[in-house]
Amino acid sequence: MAQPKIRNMEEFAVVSGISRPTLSKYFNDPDSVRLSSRQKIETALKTHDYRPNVFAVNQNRGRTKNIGIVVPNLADPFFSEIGREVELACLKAGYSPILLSSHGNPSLERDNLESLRSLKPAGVLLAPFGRASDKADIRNFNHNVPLVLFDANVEDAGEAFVGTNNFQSIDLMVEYLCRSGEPPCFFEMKTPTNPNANKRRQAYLESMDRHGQAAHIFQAGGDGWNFEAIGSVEGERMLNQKALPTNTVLCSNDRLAIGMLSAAFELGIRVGHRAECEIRIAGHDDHPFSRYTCPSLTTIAQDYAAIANRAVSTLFRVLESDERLAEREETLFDGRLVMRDSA
Amino acid sequence: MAQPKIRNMEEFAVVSGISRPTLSKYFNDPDSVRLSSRQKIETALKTHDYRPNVFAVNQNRGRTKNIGIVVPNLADPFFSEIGREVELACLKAGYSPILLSSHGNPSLERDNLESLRSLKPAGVLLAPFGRASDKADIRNFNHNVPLVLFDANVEDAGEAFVGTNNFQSIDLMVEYLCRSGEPPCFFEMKTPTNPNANKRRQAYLESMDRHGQAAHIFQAGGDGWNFEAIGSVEGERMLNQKALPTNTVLCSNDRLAIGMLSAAFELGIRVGHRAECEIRIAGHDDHPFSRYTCPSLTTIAQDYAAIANRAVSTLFRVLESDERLAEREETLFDGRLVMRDSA
DNA sequence: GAATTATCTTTACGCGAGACAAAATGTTAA
DNA sequence: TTAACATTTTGTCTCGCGTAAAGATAATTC
Repeated sequence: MAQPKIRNMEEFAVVSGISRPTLSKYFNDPDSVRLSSRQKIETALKTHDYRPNVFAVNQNRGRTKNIGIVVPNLADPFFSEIGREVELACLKAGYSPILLSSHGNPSLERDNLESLRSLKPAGVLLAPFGRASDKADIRNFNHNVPLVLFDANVEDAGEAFVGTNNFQSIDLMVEYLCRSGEPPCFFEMKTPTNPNANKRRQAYLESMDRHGQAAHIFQAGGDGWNFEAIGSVEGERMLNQKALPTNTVLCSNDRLAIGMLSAAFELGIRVGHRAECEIRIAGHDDHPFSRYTCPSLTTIAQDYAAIANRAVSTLFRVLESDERLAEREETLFDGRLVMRDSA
Repeated sequence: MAQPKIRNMEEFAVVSGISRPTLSKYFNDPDSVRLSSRQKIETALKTHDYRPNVFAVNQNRGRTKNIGIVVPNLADPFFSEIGREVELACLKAGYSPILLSSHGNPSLERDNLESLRSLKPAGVLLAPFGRASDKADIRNFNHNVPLVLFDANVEDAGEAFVGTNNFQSIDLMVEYLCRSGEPPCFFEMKTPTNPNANKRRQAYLESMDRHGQAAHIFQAGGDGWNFEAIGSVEGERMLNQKALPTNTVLCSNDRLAIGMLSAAFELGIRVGHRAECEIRIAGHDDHPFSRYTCPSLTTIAQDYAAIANRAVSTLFRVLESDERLAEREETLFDGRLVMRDSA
């Protein structure tokens, strides 16, 4: 690192012996200049520590190398995990990911999109809350910025959607539960924040029907993201009142299941698939902590990595072709049954 | 919203009837212009939807309104929780938080600081990995940008540090455990990534000494952030080999404790403070899921909100005074004992 | 109502790059 | 060697806004 700090490309042009426009080309794409020039530049770079001013660069470019990533709630391990995958995939592709959490608040989602807009992102990856009211916003946003949805679908919004095939995954779980014991009841939130919850309920109903079993749905009241608390409170009530017509419960997601497991434990009810157990509890998502519940949670693993990578690669495909997709794409990955001890 | 989109301040000056320099003043500080002008501007704003170009603004200002927030791993609920608090506090103060996770990788921490540097942040809040090797980097970074550390301290780096008083919190737990049963052994990682772990071990030793009890430390091998897995594997070994000299274990953090709880469950060992239980397990941090472990985890709650708010307010104090603190500040908040069922 | 301020408008330049022209080199192939 | 092509240099314009100076208007004071 030399002493006199380089303040702009002009000065760096002097010390590197390369003209400014060529430098500009180099910083946009190192391969676009002659090898000898490139080497001269990179040599100078080693001793002079200069990098183009981000703000000046982006001022003149209509579009930046920023990729916005918006998730509804980073405090939920599902989203922090998938957010991580997405972020790393963007970095690997040479883009600058900007990860924003809406902290469980739909109005913050709008704010996030709004503030992203002023950052002129090349594209945005959005895991939406999925309320009907958002649809117009999202479509409107997509009008200016390439947008790929993941996790939760919003009809006809965004260039593409990538998520898990809830019908396959729930059917897989129902199939397994029916084969290995009594058919499952379904436990979910009464007013789910997430459209996947509705798909899963529907999938459960269809699957039970296909198996010739009677469906039983239990819904917990309560708002917000305290799924464990809700699962625990409502689970305790259900277990106490012996409301369940079968000894098996399929929870709409792992966090509800975790809450219910803790309720069962409190009540001294043994959970699991073994003979001495009184009830089986299964979840969905393969939450990072599901392996360490007591007993460990039988669940459906979503393919985080596949979803993240597909979402990112789809977005990049749109960016590189520089035009919208001819047709909106929907990609659903299969869930994988993870048999642990709870069911 | 009017039809002809406003492209820059010049055009907005025309439609609002206010000169461009005055508009510039307004957008920097709405109170700096005459009320009548302000009203004219805000009326025009309602019908014309214009906002200054972020990049152009920042190009001319040496410093931005960005606050960088760097945490070692967002997948760890502790950091996603405290990150959330910090982010919201920044928003409330009218700054733009930029939350970056180093994904458990110290070299990404350097990258994150590096990329923050080019965003000319007004200040940075950093929860460092805390390795000795980082110290120089961090100091060097702080040379240009106001920096407040939180969670993990690095000596003499940053304007200030805000965290939990591990000596108080561990002593509190040891005190409680000694009063209510057998004195605790201590369970931790052999090569902790976090300096707090070292403080906690030290605190345990001192506290046990003060209570006239013999200290027993058990260390688990293994690297990385899979604390539950490590706690589970090593916990199973300890429990199987009946290596523990007392029936009480204090884990260095909740995630280790969660792993150990699951191991105990697998082995059919009853955990808790009740008479029929064979072992007590306590943690530290009040991890969001600790309430839902089986049994629920007795632990120390760190005051997330207080730490976050103090870190943010300290940074803002530095920013507003526009000079470094006369003396480096260290603020430690007390932990709170959360008595649940596991100990 | 005149004098004094406070605020505004006009005008002009600067920031650090991207973009593009024309001219000047360098490289390659015949 | 030379024509043909590829790359670089030189020079100039642009982007959208911060900012300063000078003069013009308003608001405030007595």
